[in-house]
Amino acid sequence: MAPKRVDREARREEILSAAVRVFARRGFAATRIEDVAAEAGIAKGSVYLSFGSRDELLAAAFARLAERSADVLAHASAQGAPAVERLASLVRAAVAVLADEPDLTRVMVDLWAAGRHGGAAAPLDMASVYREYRGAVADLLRRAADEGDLRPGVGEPEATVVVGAIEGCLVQWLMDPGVRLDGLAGTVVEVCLSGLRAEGGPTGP
Amino acid sequence: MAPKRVDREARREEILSAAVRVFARRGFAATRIEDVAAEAGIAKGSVYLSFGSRDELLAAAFARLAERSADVLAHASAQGAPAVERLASLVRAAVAVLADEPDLTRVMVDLWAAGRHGGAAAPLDMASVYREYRGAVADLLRRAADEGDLRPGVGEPEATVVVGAIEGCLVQWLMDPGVRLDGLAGTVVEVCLSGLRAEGGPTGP
DNA sequence: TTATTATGACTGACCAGTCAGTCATTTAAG
DNA sequence: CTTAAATGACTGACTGGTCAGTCATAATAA
Repeated sequence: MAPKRVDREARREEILSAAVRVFARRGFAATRIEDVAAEAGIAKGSVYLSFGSRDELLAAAFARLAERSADVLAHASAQGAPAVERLASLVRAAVAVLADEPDLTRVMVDLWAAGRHGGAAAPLDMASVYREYRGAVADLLRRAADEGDLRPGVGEPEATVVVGAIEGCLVQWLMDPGVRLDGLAGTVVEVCLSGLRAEGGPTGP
Repeated sequence: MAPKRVDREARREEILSAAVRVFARRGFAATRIEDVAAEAGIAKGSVYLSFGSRDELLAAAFARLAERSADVLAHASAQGAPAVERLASLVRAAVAVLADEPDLTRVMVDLWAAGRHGGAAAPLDMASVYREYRGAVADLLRRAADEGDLRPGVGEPEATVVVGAIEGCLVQWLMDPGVRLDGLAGTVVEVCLSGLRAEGGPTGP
């Protein structure tokens, strides 16, 4: 009845995206393995051919997030443009990732929960992801200050606020989908970067 | 064996704060009614004398949060000072609440999860809490613009970013307690408000 | 080409552990 | 003694994970 298997890796991918879809809908806590199996159109037992446990499914979702995040960061460290501009596109890229993968984004809240207390397994190392983000942003802020585009003295705290502005908009979108996430990227750039402009510099875009 | 208890309301409060403490430690999903009872120093069954269900405990935690939130908002609408200043103290007060009740703050992530999909019960109306916050901030932004302290045209999107900056810093603190939450209030004010200063106005403190 | 065997992806009934919620009984205040 | 709070053993439902068996396909033999 069931056609013989597909590529092992492809099947893993199918199950993972089914899982992400269901997690986004029902939340991780309320999602049974059977729900994931149903979404993927396979039997419950088959899920265990690709994933060792329910928690491993969430860990895989985290891995996917970390991957996207690494892409954004890697792209941002490409040289060439002034640091302020690279910073602006980093922010826009980060928001674009969220907007492009709404389901994965909706799972974020479960990822945060697992980051704080790791279910049965070891907690996800969410802290590192944010530390890297902050590090990259802080680095660009400092460079931009060196280049005279931002005021001197900017550093970690300002980076935390910039990263925070993105995550915080995400939270509000999660609670109220009426919030337009994509359009907010520009506002974040505008508010945060013009707030850090070098003294006497332009205050508007 | 057990001293007879009279004050129903005080007992409810004891249980709730015990619950918040355990939720903060283990997370809501991993917390059993028995854990809450143990933390409160009573028997499992006694919890049900004050709360109808496990979900009601989380709902009560949400109510407490909403209460704190309402306090902050109420205090912010007190007249007298220029809108920019009231805005700054609103931000500081919001952060202060988070810093003053770390356990309740740590439960936030479970509250967000319950806000999106309501477990067994109806989802918590988290959206309204944020809408009110945004509304209050947007209002103060507009007033401040009218008073000439901020540039004209500020509104909802900017309010979302300001509220987001706070929530986002909170997220980072949750994932990495090394982030100093209290000190960040000032940075949020500084970055966001100076970013919205009227053209030609001062850019630094 | 056709028959036979080997493979392993797939299935779903099953089990064992967990836990929310109940309630008969106990304790003690008034 | 009466009444209400407090208890914790108990129940019933639920679900993560297992595994013996199925069967489509691939491999090999004839």
